[in-house]
Amino acid sequence: MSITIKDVARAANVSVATVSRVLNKKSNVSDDAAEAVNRAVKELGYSPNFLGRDLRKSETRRILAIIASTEQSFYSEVLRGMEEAASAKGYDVIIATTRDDPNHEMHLLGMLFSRSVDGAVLLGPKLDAATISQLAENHNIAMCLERLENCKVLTVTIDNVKAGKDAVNYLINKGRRRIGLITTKLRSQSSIDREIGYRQALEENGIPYDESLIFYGSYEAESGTKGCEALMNLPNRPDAIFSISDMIAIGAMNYALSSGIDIGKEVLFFGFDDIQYSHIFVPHLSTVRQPCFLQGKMVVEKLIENMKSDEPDKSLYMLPHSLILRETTGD
Amino acid sequence: MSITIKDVARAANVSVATVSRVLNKKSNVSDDAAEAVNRAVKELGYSPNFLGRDLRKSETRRILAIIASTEQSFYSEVLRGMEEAASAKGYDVIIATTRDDPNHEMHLLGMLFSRSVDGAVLLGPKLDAATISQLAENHNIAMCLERLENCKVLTVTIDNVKAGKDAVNYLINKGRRRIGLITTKLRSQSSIDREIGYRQALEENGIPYDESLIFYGSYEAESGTKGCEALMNLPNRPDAIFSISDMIAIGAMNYALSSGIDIGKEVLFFGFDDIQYSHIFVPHLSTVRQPCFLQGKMVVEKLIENMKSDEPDKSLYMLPHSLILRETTGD
DNA sequence: ACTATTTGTTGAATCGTTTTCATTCCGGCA
DNA sequence: TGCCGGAATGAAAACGATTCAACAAATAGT
Repeated sequence: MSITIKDVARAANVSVATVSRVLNKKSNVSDDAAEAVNRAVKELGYSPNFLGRDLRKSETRRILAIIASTEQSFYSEVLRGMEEAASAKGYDVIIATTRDDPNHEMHLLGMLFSRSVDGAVLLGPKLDAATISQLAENHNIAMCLERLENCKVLTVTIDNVKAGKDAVNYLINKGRRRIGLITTKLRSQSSIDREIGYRQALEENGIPYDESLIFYGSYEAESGTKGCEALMNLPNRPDAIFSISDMIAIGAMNYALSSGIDIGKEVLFFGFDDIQYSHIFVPHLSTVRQPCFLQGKMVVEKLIENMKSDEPDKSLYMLPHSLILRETTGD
Repeated sequence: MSITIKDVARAANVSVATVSRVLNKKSNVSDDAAEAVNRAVKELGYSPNFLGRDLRKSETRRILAIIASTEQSFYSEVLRGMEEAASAKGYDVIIATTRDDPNHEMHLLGMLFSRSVDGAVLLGPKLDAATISQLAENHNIAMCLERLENCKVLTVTIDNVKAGKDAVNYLINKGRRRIGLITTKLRSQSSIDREIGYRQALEENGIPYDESLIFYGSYEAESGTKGCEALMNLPNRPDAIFSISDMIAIGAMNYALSSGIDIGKEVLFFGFDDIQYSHIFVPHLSTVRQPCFLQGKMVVEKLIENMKSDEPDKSLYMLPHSLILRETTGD
């Protein structure tokens, strides 16, 4: 059917071994033979079948990134970081989406079990800590952006507790005392951590925790709008709102704008993620920026190291975040 | 090293052939044997090595989607459609990004040449028509969302000329005569087609074509802002603006908002793509919606058909688009 | 001139599957 | 009893590469 290394060998009048050596730029091959092989390769339009190669070498030089969907443009930078690191070591990154379905996530991990990829990085997994820990015992798995409590697996993320605390502290330092929080009902660990940070900031500043100031919604912008409406109609309404994502914050500001609230003075807004729209949407949103590119780069570097080592590193790495201050906090 | 089919065979006291038959649910295997194999598989935690299987079967049941980056959340729906269709036929979709680099795009296509995937779909290719046509002669390639002039390859997209024309006609029917166009300097075919549609609409309505009403920028929102500024400072400024993407339109509206223009009355705005933000950003943007999911679904269905057929379908399919009318056109 | 070493090459083994082909076993039928 | 057919099984041949082990030829060293 298609051209194999045998055809090339025949055409170049050498053995398949020689062809292989030429193709892999190994030593011990005469110039004559090399040239003949190269000519044959070109003439026949040969391109090696990686299934054969990968089987023999037991490696594919491919890393699978598993994400929920490509909707969150947020992942984009992380993936770029992953590709950069992978590329530098001669690996390719391929992406697959879970559609928020743990079963499908497991199906995708099948590519790892079946040796179709050498390693996998989970960005916001749907599977639980126990399952992942167990899989990580025999396979090259890492997590990025999210950590999981009690999960023994290589993880690269940020300190979401501290990030939440930093954001809220900033609002407090701006003289705000009633700070609303818009978060999600179904929560990833990062959302939980950000909420913990929110509480810590209040506590450390002697501000009483008021349950009514917390709105639990979904990840959609619309949910932010609803949350803002609820909070703003409180008898004692907040003078600042911290949202656990920019998307939610933008939704929230939508309500504020439409009801004539003076954003940045009357009520301050703080988001999380620094997505592209956070500085397109007017007024520009103050937010927490994660080192996305760096997290992606680091997780792949560590993962590749793990693949060669026989006692893999399963630590939790937390990279530094930063506050981006814009109009919604009056900056 | 790891557990192979041989180990399972040994443990179950049968031959590898029988194990294979059980695993693939083939007939002609006794209940006893089947049970023994299944137990052994479970006990050993065996999972088949697909490199061996794929090599033997010469198929991977994997389709590669090649996109520029995951930044355009716009692709998300298309990919979902692709996955739906693939899944239905027992295929997986994996994604890889070109980083806007034609060389890297070619590198990714290497996965196709080296049989690491069974087919590839290009969403907005960086390679030229001639190259792609040639590759499509020997490989299972398809294009989606974008077409390429004189490119003999299976393509699923929309009629961007008509879509552009429809949008501009709508503005004309609203009584507008000076219609600005914000497009990109480096253009994909879809941008070109939308501009052609713009011109056709003017022509058919006897409106003279005015070069100064066209702004050539980039795909960023900022470029839309600049474009709008330029057009609005024209001596004879436009009363409507058609942008070739929502992103650009949102950038454009940013300028309009900040300079106190009454959007939807004084100046109408029309975008393209119907991205999520087009109805989050206020005022809500009128735009052209593509059948993203459907395009993805169709292209994979046709591609899989092509993979089995020996005279592949290389037609151009154009799916119907629709106009979404919101506040920016006064609806 | 003879042995060591290097260099270039090759045939064959290997990777882990699927699948073909042959074989065995067993029951049914004449 | 003898023959046939179908079901269950296993041995071995693929699939297409890499690489080990072996060897011939050439070069170098004494």
